[in-house]
Order: sequence, then C-alpha cells, then structure tokens
Amino acid sequence: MSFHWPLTRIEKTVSHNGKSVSQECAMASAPTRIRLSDVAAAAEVSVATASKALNGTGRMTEETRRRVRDVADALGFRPNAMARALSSQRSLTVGLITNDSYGRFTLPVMSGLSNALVDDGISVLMSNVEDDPVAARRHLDTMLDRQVDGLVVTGRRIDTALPLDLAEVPIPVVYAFTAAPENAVSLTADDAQGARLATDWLSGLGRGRLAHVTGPEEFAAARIRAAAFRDVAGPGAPVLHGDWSEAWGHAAIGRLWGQGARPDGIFCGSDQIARGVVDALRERGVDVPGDVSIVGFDNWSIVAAATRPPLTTVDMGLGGIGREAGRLVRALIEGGDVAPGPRRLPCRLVVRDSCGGSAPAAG
Amino acid sequence: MSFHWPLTRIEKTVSHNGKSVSQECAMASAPTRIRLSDVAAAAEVSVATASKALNGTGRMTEETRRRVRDVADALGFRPNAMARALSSQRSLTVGLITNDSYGRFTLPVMSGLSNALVDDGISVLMSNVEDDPVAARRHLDTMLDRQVDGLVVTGRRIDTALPLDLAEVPIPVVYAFTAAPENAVSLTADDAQGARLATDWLSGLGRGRLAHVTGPEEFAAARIRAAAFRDVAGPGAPVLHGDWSEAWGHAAIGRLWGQGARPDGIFCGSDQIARGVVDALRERGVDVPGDVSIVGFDNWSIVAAATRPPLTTVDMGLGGIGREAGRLVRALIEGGDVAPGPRRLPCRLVVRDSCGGSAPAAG
DNA sequence: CGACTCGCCGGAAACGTTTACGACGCTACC
DNA sequence: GGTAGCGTCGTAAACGTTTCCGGCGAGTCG
Repeated sequence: MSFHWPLTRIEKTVSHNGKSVSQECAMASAPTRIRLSDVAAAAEVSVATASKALNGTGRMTEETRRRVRDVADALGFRPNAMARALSSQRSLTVGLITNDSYGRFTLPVMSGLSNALVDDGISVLMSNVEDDPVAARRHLDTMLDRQVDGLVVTGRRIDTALPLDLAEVPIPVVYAFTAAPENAVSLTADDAQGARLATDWLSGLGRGRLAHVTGPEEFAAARIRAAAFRDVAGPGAPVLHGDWSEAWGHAAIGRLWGQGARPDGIFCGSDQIARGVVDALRERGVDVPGDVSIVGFDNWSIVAAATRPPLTTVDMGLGGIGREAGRLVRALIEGGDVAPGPRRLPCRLVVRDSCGGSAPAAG
Repeated sequence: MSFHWPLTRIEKTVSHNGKSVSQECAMASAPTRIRLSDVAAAAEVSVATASKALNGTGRMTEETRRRVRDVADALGFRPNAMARALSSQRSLTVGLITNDSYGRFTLPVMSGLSNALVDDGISVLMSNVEDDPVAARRHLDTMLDRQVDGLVVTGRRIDTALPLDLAEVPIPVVYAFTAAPENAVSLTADDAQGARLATDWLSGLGRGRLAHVTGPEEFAAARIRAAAFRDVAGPGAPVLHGDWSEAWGHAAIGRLWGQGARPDGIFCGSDQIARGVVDALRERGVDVPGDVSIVGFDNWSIVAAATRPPLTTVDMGLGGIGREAGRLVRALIEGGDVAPGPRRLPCRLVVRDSCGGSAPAAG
C-alpha cells in the first residue's frame, strides 16, 4: 500500500469529554501529514490505543485493533519516523561507510543492504570517506548524532582498512567486504570456494595444465584463492602474483609463454586481469577458448561482457553480502546474539564463452 | 573537534528553584549522551538559553554565549538530531535516489553531495531503486516518513528516467545527471562544451580529418555532443551513432575504414567506445597516437587508464555535479529562489597518451 | 448481592530539542 | 525617585510518538 499525499479535505471527528466535535482542516495549500492523533480521533480511541493497535503491542479487542488499522489505512497514515525515533530511542536507520570511490563494489552492497532493510522501515545513511581520517571522523560523528542504530562498513577491496577506529562506537558494527578487526562481525565472499568452483570448472572441461594469475600476495583474498587453486590443480601448478590490472594480465602471459609453460586453462584473480590475459593471448594467435580456457573473478559485467570472448567468471554475490549484512546488523540491533568472527558467503560461477565446451562431464 | 564518548564520570550541577544541587551520574557501563539540559545546568543557564547560545539565535551577553559554548565543548555535547528534527520540522537529511546499479556514475555524485552537506550537519539517505515502480515507491515513502528535507535523483545515464513520479512530493527535488522534467531543477555535464573541448584539442594538434563515434541518437547527450563536434569539425565531418559499448567502437572502425574514410582524429562518445576504437585500430596496424589521435568521454579511469595507450578523455566532474546538487538542494530547502530548468556544469579534459603531441599551439 | 479479578483502554509522562512570550533588572530620562 | 524602555534570560508549550500505570467496566464466585 503506497502513501499518497492527501489532496482533499479531511474530516476529523474528535470526541472528547463525551461531546463530539466535528472539525475540518483545510489543506489545499499546505498538506499536513496525518498524525497518530488524527487516526485516534477518527477511530474514536485514545492516542495510546492507536499506537498500540498499529504496532501490534498492548492488549485490546481484535475489533478495536482492526478498526484503528482500517482508519489508518483509509487516512493514509504514515508514522513520523523522527518522533518515533525520539521516543523509542531507535532511529530505524543504519549507516553505511565506504572508501570505494568508484562504487564498483559498494553500490551493489548498499543496494542489497537497503533492500534487506526497507521492509522493516529502516533506511540507509551513506557516506564515502576517502582516506582522510578527519573527514571520516566528521562523517561518522554526523551519523552518530543522527542516532544510527548500527553501522555497516564496506570498502573497495578486502585488505584496505578505513581510516577509522570503530572500537568505541556504542552501536553494532558489521564489516562487509573490507578488512575487519579479528573479533568483529564481518562478511566476505568465500574466496576458497569461489576459486575451487573456477578451478573445478576448468578441469571438468578437460583442461589439465592449469595456471593462476592473480593480485598481490599481500592480499589475503589472493592468498586464499591461490591456495584453493593449488588444492585442486596440484601443488606444482604455477601461480603468478602481480597487481589487479589488465596490464599485469597481459604481462603474465608474456612471462608464462616466455618460460615455455603453455597452460590450457587459466584462472584469473579478477576480470581485469582476465581481460589482459585474453587480449595477450589473442595477440599471440592463441585461440580462446579453443586452445586455452579462461575464468575470471568478480563478474564485473562491464568488463566481463566486453571481453572477446565474454568471460566465464566467478560472481561474489555482492548484493547477497549486502543483504546478509542487513540481516546481521538488524539481529545485532535487536540484541540477538551473533557470533563474532568472519563469515564467508558462497560465490557462483557465471558461464559465458571464455571456456568453451559446455557443462563438465560430471554435470 | 571530534566527538568522543564520555568514559569518565560527569558532574552535573543542577540549579533549580534557587537552590543548587550537585549530582553525579555514573556512566561506567552505559554511556549516556550529554544532553542540552546537561550543558545548560553546567553553564548555569536555562535550556532555552543554552539552545539559543549554541545556535547563534536569540539575544544574550556575548559572555553568556561563550560560556555556554565552552561548556558544551568541554562536555563534548552533540545535539540529538532526532529531537532537533522533531522540534524544528527539519530532519537535516536529504534523500538520494538512483537507478544506477553499478555505481559508476552514482557513487561520485553521492560522494560530492555528502561532502557538500556534511559541514552543515546534513546527511544523505540513499537507496537504489532498480526499475521496479513498487519498490521505488516503497523506498521513497520510507524516506518521506523520515522527513527528508529534500531529494536528489540521479541515474545511470542521462535519458533513463526513474520509475517514479515526483511531481507531488512536498519537498524540493534536484535532478543530477538523469532525465528530468522540463521545469525541474536539474544538473548535468555541459556536453556541448565537453565535446568542443575534445574537438578543439584534436584540431589544435593539427588533426584535420575528424570523426565522431558515439552512442544512440535517442540520447540527448549524444545529439548535443555530435552537434558541438560538427560546429568545430565542420558539417561534413562523419558522426557514427551506435550503442555505448566497446563492441560498437570496434565495429565503427570497421565501417569507417571500409568506407575508405581515414580520419586522423576520432572523438568518442564514451571511454568504452574509445577503447573499442583503439583496439580495432591496433588490430589494423594503425598507430595510436602516431597515425590517429583519440579522445574519449567520461574519464572512467578504470577503462581510460587500461587502454593502450591510456586515453585522453573528457571528465564530466561527477563529484562537482554532486556538490552543486548539494548546494542547490540546500538553497531550495532554505527557501531561496532557485530558477528551474537545466543547468550544465563544465567538463575538463584529462590528457593522457592517446592523442600524442603536447599542448596545442594556441596553448 | 457485593467484592475480587481480569481485560480493555485512556491519561500522562517521557524522549531532547526549538521557540513564542513574558518576567525581571538595569539604565536613563524626566 | 519613579517610570519608560531596553536587553537578558527563563517558563512553558510545542513537535509526534511510545509506554508505564492506573481506572473502569464486565464477568465470576462466594
């Protein structure tokens, strides 16, 4: 049921002290929002009862409750969130802080988060703090002034922490897709499972000489994925660390081919790397996916789809991470006990054309 | 001055009815925020005076005002935004609605917006409404419940409108970088100026046979840029409309070269198109920037920097658009008279390597 | 038939600000 | 010295909810 501003006059029947007064409020020019007291008056109950009726609290005849609800619906009543917040000491608001200036990771997370919370009437207060601690502190303070009930922190990539110390913040904090303190509630993609998914897919297609081209070894995600890759592909399978760029993907092919290693399946640590790899192979006259199958990571569709051929890649489900962050922060706010520590959400494989074949034999 | 939670005990000196009572509130476990009444008590004035002192309203001795301010600082007082909102009927909050799921355009805008507003204590409530009108309505209603003072609407590209009718919304709306109703306050990049910048740059480098490869003609931005391009390059200069993709840039080169037209300067409607163009030229053995100079549009650094050679491109200043949107929405909220209609903010050229040469002769 | 119980509902006090209005003390002038 | 006038500050009523607690009606049992 959606709310529309009252464009007509509204009859308020106020019954007070036994005598019933009918008054009319003209709202041609400045439409006043319906207040709870208006609903109460129209339903001929007290404000207290109206509040309880609508919130499902308190005890009263089912008939009364229904009547209040019907009246509220008819009048298009929507509670004033400010008043509600002031009174209940809960703002029904969570803050989302990010340092991902491009939004590539953050926006899907924020979207999942806000969708997970909007049905509870919770909205998301967002701000982007570059890497300036002072500005970050100012944004955080503004959120705290606004009595946010919880905080979600996200970032541009795992391993780059925000310039903020949230240890003393008096509200629940959930870290999503960013570096988190040891004992915090945090959420990331399951890199190991994602890497296995990719590697299994390659070997399922009959690719036996696998290689992994990925980001810097300092990144936990890169290390975890590399380890999972070796679990499947064998301890001797080559793993090349570089940076997260196309240029590195390009260079890595030069290095592999220069060494005479000729993998027939390459799992890449990001779609950008994969794109560099595919381009380098094409330039060398190596056919993808004929000669070599490629799997990327991120499912950054703008890159994955523009690559020729379009990339088969691992999707981290950022939206899902956002939704789960919403669930967790809500649980924490409501006082539920949520075990601290990292949580990993499964990735899924998005199949496009860069691997050839169809499903692996095993199905 | 940043706010830190009080970790020590706080002496409150309450003077009431002439007699002064000193009481102590222990806050070892649950730190209570300092309220205005605490400040007032400590400064030995009334709550009203304290409020006026801190807000710079009302009249009082400069000494009193300073004393209250000093006490507030010392106590680390931060006003409760909910109470303030309820009382003053202004939530000090603006909503940002987008339908840009990737965040490529939206996040810079939101960042500029929130930075423009944070110093006034205004924060940004954000939500991403895909293209579902029902969900969009729900998000909007939640924001209105929260009494947002204004709304900024942004999108993934000019010309795709949000599935929302904001005509009846009782608060100011500013459209930033998205399709807007005729008489609304809206903000976009100055496409004509940006296109002239690019084209001038190319001819300044001595390129005389210019072409323009851009997005669909249905997009106003594409039409405007094309017109500006022809203003500079001459009415006969070829303009090729396609979609906003790399593939189209690639294909466009095939078409141009197939026709025997051999431009020596190409202005592209997006960095993605430019990338396709550059790749296609390389594949044909045409040297960029030796034989042909390329200019892109968007300064999407992740694409522009990954292209070989890195793209010289037009930056639309999305952050600036966000900041200006903040200024405008604040002005509207404060009742200032802002002329309706579209506003265009200047673009700037970011010079990388895809044009060769250095600055044009004219400087 | 009266008292006790129980369930439904209402009165009123919060929540922490802002702000209209009025009181009070001071100076200055007649 | 009384009073007008001005400038400071305090009292109290908002803002729109939630929630504690108590009253009051009806039903039941002695």
